[in-house]
Formats: sequence, C-alpha cells, structure tokens
Amino acid sequence: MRGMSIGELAGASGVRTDTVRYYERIGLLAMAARTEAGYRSYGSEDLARLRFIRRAKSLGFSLEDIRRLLDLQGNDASTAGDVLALTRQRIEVLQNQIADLAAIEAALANLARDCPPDAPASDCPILAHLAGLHRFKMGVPRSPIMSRKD
Amino acid sequence: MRGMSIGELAGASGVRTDTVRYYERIGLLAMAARTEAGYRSYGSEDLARLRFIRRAKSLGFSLEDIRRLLDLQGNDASTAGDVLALTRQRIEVLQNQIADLAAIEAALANLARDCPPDAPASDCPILAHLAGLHRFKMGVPRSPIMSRKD
DNA sequence: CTTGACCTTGCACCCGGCTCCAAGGTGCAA
DNA sequence: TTGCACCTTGGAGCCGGGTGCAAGGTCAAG
Repeated sequence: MRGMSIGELAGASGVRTDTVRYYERIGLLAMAARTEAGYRSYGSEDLARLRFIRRAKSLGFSLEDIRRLLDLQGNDASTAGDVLALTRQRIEVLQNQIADLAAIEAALANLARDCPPDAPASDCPILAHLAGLHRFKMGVPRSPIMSRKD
Repeated sequence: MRGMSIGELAGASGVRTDTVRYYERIGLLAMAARTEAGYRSYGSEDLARLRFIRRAKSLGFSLEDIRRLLDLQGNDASTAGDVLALTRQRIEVLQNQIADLAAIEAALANLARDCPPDAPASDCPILAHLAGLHRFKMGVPRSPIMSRKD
C-alpha cells in the first residue's frame, strides 16, 4: 500500500481525515510525504501507527501517553519495563477512578433504595441528603406529637 | 446570615467567587439581590442552595442534572419518584462507566502480567498488542531455526 | 487620606480531542 | 468539458466546568 491518500488511510484505520491532520498537527504522526500536487501520501507504516493509536485509545490511553508509547516503540534503548511503567500508571488511575465511581454508585444506590416513589419530593431522602439533612437517618420520628418539649 | 457578600458565601460553601458568579450566569443560582453599591447580597437559603450543588456535584451529578434536581426540590408538584428517576439514570451511567473501565483495567492487567520488564521494548507484549500482533500469543516460537521453509 | 481587601463588569482562555467550515486546487469518469 | 469527489489551508467552534484578568468602584482600618 504505497501512496495512500489521507482518505484511504482514514478509511483503513477507522478515523476521520480531520483527525489524521489533527494528529499530524500535534506531532502524533510525522509530517506526511507529499505528492507533486501537495496531497499527503501515506505508506503501510503510517497505517500501522494509526492503528496503534486507535488501539491504545480504546484502552483509554491519552494521546500524550500514546505519544510516549510510540516513542518507546521506536526507541531501541527502551525496555518493556518502560512500557510496563506507563501501563501500571494507567492501571492505577483506572483503579482509582473505578473506586471513586463505585463509591458514588453505592451512595446513590443506598439513597435510592429508601426513596418512596409516590411521596412528594419534599419527603425524598435523596433531596434530603443533598440538602444536608442527614441528621434524621430515616423512619418516622418516634411520636412526633409527644416531642413537644424538645 | 442576612446579607452575606459573595466572598462570604463562597467561603461558607467551599466554592470560589468566580464560580458563584458563573453559576448565576448559567442560571443555576438566581440573580442575587444587590446592595446600594451594587454588591451581590446573599441569604442563608442561597448558602443552602450552593451546598446542595456542592453535594450533588460530589455525587457526580452534572450541573444540568443539578438544575433539574433543584427544580424538583422547589416544585410542589414533583414527587420523590421524579428524583429517583434522575438518580437511577445517574446510577446506570455510573454502572456502564465502571464496567467499561473495569474491562480496560482487566485487559491492561492481563497484558502487564506477561510483560518481562528487562526485555527490550521490541519484545514487549503490550506494544505487540497495540501494534495488532496478537497472532503470536507468546512464548518462544518453536525452533525458529528449523522453520526455514515457512 | 491612604492603603488594601474586597467588590463590579465583560471578556478571553484553559483542558482534550476532535469537528466543521469556506475558499480554492486536483483527479478522474462520462 | 463538465461534474463530482477528493484534496489543501487556516481558523473557528464544540463539550463541561470553570479560571484569570484588567479596569474600575467601594469599604473599613489605621
């Protein structure tokens, strides 16, 4: 596949032409070779690089991380340990994100569990929680009628 | 707390003054009352509203969702079920996000597990995966020297 | 009266990762 | 030759959620 146009490259790699140009602009792809007419011209190694980017993106790596990974790939002095370090960092971030989201989800699920759908919003424990009224955990206050002397 | 300044409100609610003005601009807070000099002046209900926003934000609600929650809170016709619906939506999004991140994390952990840190990057299974070379699952190719006639 | 901390406004800018547009040039088929 | 699809460039706009800044007004302490 010598001399693909940007459209062919984009089609073959599953990104848009604008995105290819964007990647070139930010230095993620090298400046493309040009035809006489000034059209960008790509070879199979460009396609491989774009596919690499797409796969890395699907694993949640940022373009900045991907740039580093590509540097490691192209640098004879780098080791698998270097790649592993980036990967471990990414895993750690993921674990933290998952933990944060799971904590939020648990909190919401907890609130949702005790929410009586047919009650007026003013009795909604979710709104109560958001309003900062976690004092009354829940349930009917025992004999509110009796608690005159509070 | 009648007639707090924007700075006092911000201090008491844990957001910045700029953010308070921003919330006013996007309609999340009502236009504040003004002093004769044109300074914004807040009461305790504004503080409560800002704290509501902060708590909802910490549960990952978007400002748009928060606006809806506040509308529900202020609307006598709304029910706890309305709040619950928003909450369930949010929970569903969270569960999807968690599942996506967990899948990525598992994939990365899987790749990281088999990565020999001291090998050159060219032998890194992570890079190999990103390059799309999942053909050779791993291990030494059996007798590469013998495979002359492939 | 001055200093300094606060307040006002409007507007621009940031992050990441694109996406779209207009105005013009090129390549190929009917 | 005409038409259409593709290519080029520079630049702007989008998303959400703010942040920063400059030029000016206000207020309280010393």
